[in-house]
Amino acid sequence: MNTVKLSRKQEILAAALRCFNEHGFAASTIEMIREQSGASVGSVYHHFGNKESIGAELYQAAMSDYHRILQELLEAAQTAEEGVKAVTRSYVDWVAHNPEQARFVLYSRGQLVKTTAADGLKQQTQQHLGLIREWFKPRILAGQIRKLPSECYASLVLGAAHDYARLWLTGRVKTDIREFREIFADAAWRAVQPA
Amino acid sequence: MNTVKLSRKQEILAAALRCFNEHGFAASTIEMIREQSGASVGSVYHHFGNKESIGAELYQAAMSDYHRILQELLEAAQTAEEGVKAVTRSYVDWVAHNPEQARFVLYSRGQLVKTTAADGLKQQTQQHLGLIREWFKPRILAGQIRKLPSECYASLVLGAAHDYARLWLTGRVKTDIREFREIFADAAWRAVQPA
Amino acid sequence: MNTVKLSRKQEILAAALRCFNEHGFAASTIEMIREQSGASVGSVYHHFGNKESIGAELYQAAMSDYHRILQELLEAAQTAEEGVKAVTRSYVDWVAHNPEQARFVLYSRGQLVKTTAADGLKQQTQQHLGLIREWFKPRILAGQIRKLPSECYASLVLGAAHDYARLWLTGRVKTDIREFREIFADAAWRAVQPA
Amino acid sequence: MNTVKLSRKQEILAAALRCFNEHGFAASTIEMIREQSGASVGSVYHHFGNKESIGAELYQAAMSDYHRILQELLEAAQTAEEGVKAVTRSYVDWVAHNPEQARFVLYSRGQLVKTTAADGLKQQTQQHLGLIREWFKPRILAGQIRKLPSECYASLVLGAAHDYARLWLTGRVKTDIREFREIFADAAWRAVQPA
DNA sequence: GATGAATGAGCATTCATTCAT
DNA sequence: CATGAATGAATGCTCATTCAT
Repeated sequence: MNTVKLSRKQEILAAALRCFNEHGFAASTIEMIREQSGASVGSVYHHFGNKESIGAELYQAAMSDYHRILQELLEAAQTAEEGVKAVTRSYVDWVAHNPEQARFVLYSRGQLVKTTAADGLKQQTQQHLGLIREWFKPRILAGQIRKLPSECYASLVLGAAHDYARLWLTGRVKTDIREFREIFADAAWRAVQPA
Repeated sequence: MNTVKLSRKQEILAAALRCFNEHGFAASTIEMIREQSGASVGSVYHHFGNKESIGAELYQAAMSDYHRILQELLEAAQTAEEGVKAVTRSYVDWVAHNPEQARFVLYSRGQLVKTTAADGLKQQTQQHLGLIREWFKPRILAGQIRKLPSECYASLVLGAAHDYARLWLTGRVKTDIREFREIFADAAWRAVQPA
Repeated sequence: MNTVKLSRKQEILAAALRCFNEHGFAASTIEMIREQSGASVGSVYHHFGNKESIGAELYQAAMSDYHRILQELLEAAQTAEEGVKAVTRSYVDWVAHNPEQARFVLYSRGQLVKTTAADGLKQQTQQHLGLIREWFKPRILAGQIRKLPSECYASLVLGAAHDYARLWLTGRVKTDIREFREIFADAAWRAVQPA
Repeated sequence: MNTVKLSRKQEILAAALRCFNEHGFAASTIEMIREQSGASVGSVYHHFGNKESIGAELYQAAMSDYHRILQELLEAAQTAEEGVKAVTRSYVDWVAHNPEQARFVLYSRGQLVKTTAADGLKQQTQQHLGLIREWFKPRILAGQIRKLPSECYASLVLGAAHDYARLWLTGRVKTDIREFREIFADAAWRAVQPA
């Protein structure tokens, strides 16, 4: 494994992720992070300035990973069906490969939002959503995907995987999400295929 | 409208719901609830004993409402398709009619769990899930519903509505969830119908 | 003496005054005030909300006392000379009778200024200064007091007493300021008398 | 003007003076000084050892300047009147030519005192006061200056200028202190002249 | 039932200072 | 001489909870 010496900053980020996932962002204290990371309080603040920024940096890194995976799969897709399934599969893959990051994103988003740091995140997200829309728009117009109100596509395609990820990441269901990869991809396509 | 005088206890519950939805459970203070409700700190504690219990009572009431709606619709259903759609429709209906309660349930569950009060909730939920399983089990065995691993049914049927509810209740999408009632019900049935 | 039971709030104010005078406003910690007053941290915040407000309340009370003394002496004055001397004497009297308050006002003003609470103080002060100007304006116009740029009157009349008060209240001189009451009053009059 | 390259140490001193005057000594952080000066934290400590020493060095330099000006004017004085006025005038001159230093001395003295570094300052000040006493003692004995308790001379002579300097340096009055140079000098003489 | 003063553990954050490079 | 990461004690403040009236 990769047990090479991490930089202090990386150690703090790793410790914070563990804490945030175990207790939630708000309930995690700097003292916890300090203890987990082996750093000092001062060092934490030297690198991040405040607790919020630690969360923001974790969030941004996680979303970048996710966006990268999605983009790769989506670019490889040829047909509308492949595209829709790529969206679902990439989400499942990301969750399965980065369960800690995914849990953090799913369960701490709400506590992060009302912040200055949120601006950067929003921009990143918007740009990402833009790319996805661009991919699907022509297919929808061409009738390869059912014409529906735009606001409901995301929930139809990702809702099931999203929902299961929440259950799985909190231990309320046991079966590895990967086992349902094709089931969710299938359901996504059924939900939006024409006729 | 119903502007009748509420009991002190009801006033506190109403105020707490407002606070929890605006700031989250953890970030809501007894002082906020006191101010919103017009009660005194002592009064809040007289009626509820601690903050946790306020959340628990709100949660239980919300879930009871939801369970009642679901049960009614489900009991009226005759075919497997009607049953599946009833699950989705009842969720949409509940969210649409009780947006505040729904938001609280969706966004404060995580902060409530690790508590003594959670036991009662769990029991209630288990009992409820039991009823649903009972309704569907024979239909699945009869092949009227696709045979799938049991843990993924919930996400397939409710995932989309669940996902959209989260978006809608936090203002990230604008279209009233009721407009998608049939779309989500349809998608649910497509996801689990045989063949 | 007056060892009657003071209200908690009064005890905290008294303790804070002692602390602020011994260590300065900024260097005084809530912990010090808590220890001196016998109250708890929570109690301090229950009554004042923040450290700043404790200072503001002390400041305002002190200035009110001073303004009252000055107004009394000034109202009793008949001639311009008596008026000028009344200003100086009332300052000396106030310092001598309320050395702790005076020290606080002299040495903590600077650390209090940049605050919201400062607004109330400013208003009070402006109103007070207005009254003094009203008393002197006609005398100056009548030639009973030397005509000088308006901004330098205060320093000419009160400068010496003000300066000595600083020295005395910090122990840099020993002689009781009362012994110089007439000397300073005389000097004040000499500084602004006509011809 | 003098925009020659300053030594690192001088840059730090200049930055510190700016910081101390803007926020006060206690509220100024090494980080602020570092940022203003362009130096590193380590560099600041290399040159000064601790924050206190920066203040001490600024204080000493400022007082040296003042003492020099006073001594020059006082040595040139022939009569008692000239001597008294020289004291006032030199103070006004110093404040007017070195407003930043003056402000620092007036407003940070209190926060510097309780230190080891204070010893050197005290000695310097005592020596300076000795010289002044020597100049005036014979004139007082000779009746050229009013016989008064020794502790009140300083306040009578410098009080007005001192007081106005405080107001002017904090912007509470606008008129340049130089415009009142003779008014304050006059008042000083009136306060202590015989008869 | 109602009130609000009192409590004190706990938290995010600051900052002077040290020290390895 | 310069750098900036690291340290940790200290601080102002919050908040759930208790309890006397």
